[in-house]
Amino acid sequence: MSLRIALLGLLTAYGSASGYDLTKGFERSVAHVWQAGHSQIYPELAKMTADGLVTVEAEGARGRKIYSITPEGRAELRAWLIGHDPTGPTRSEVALQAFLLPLLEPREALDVLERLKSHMEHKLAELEALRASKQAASTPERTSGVRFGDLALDLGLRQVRTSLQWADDAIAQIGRQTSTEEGAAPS
Amino acid sequence: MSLRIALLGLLTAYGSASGYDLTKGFERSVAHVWQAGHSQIYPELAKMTADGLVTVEAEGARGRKIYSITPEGRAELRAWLIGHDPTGPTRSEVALQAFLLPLLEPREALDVLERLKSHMEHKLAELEALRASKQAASTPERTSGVRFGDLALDLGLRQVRTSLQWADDAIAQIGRQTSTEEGAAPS
DNA sequence: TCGCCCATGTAACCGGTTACATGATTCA
DNA sequence: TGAATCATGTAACCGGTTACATGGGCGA
Repeated sequence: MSLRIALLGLLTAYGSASGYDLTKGFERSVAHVWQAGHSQIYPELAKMTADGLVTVEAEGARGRKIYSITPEGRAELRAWLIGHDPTGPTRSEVALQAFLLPLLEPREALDVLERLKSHMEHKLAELEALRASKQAASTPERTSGVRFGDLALDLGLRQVRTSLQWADDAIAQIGRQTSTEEGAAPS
Repeated sequence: MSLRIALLGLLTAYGSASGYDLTKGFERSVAHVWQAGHSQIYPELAKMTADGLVTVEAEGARGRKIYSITPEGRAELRAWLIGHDPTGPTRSEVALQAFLLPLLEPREALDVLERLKSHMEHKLAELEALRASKQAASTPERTSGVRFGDLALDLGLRQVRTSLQWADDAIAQIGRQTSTEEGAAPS
């Protein structure tokens, strides 16, 4: 269901677009929030056409089909935003590693945490770059006076920073305990 | 793959357990990090037995099979924790709603944010209750001097608090803009 | 003309969810 | 004896990923 919504959202933002455009759009803008490859998008667009949520507005060169959203599609999108409770189950590999971490020796656990941390630093850099590039290009505002995608980007940035803080604290906590218990000086 | 790991982790913590126990264990302890129903767990245990990661230690009343982890299983778990990069794609319905929110009228957007907020408050309460109950029952410590699952719980709590903060700020931001633009007094 | 990008699709597979199905044990 | 819980399994389905397959247009 959410794939539909994401497609309807992008189509609203773009006005009209081909499956190819939407695939690229996924990579660029929605990527850190939702992912989908072309092999998922093309069949979904076909189904959505059958359901009357989008229409093939025109057919361009080399089989290119240009889709646009219909009033029914707009209604569906609006209904989902207003009415859908996001109950999506949280399945996180990072959290699972965190969960199981105490099964390891402290030294090993510290290594894992360091790796997680650098992973998060990488992601933070990515999101910050994205924000910078969005600020440069002045995307048109939407009704709420906030740019499309900005709220999600802000949320993502905060969450990554929180995770980083958590990793630092966990490292400190375990590091402190090992040096206390063993009476050994940290390297 | 991660289902295997979670099962191996629980088996390590429990010593030995039946599929039924593990199903309940999922509901109780790993739930906010990873979910799995019995219909997924039973076949997976069968496969893991075939792969030599667990063994049926004994068969109890009414067909109850008691599994325990093998040295190979322990090795697999350790290898995953130490070596696996958690690249699991972030697919979040909350983030998707956040992303698309600027497509709505400010008033409607505010409603959605309020609903998201109360959702998060609910989850926060849940996690805090879980932490309280864990503190009461003194679960045995593991090698790192941190209790099994505690790091993940801490991470979860921080993330929910961050999300809540985000929702509050987003509400303030949009609310401010609407009242400024319209010159109307907030209800 | 050769290679790259545009552009669309299909098929096999995998992990996960929901629903179907069955039977033993325990307790009121 | 009837209801609840213990206990295990299978099957249909759905969303998503990877890989396969094809062909048009454009620029060097």
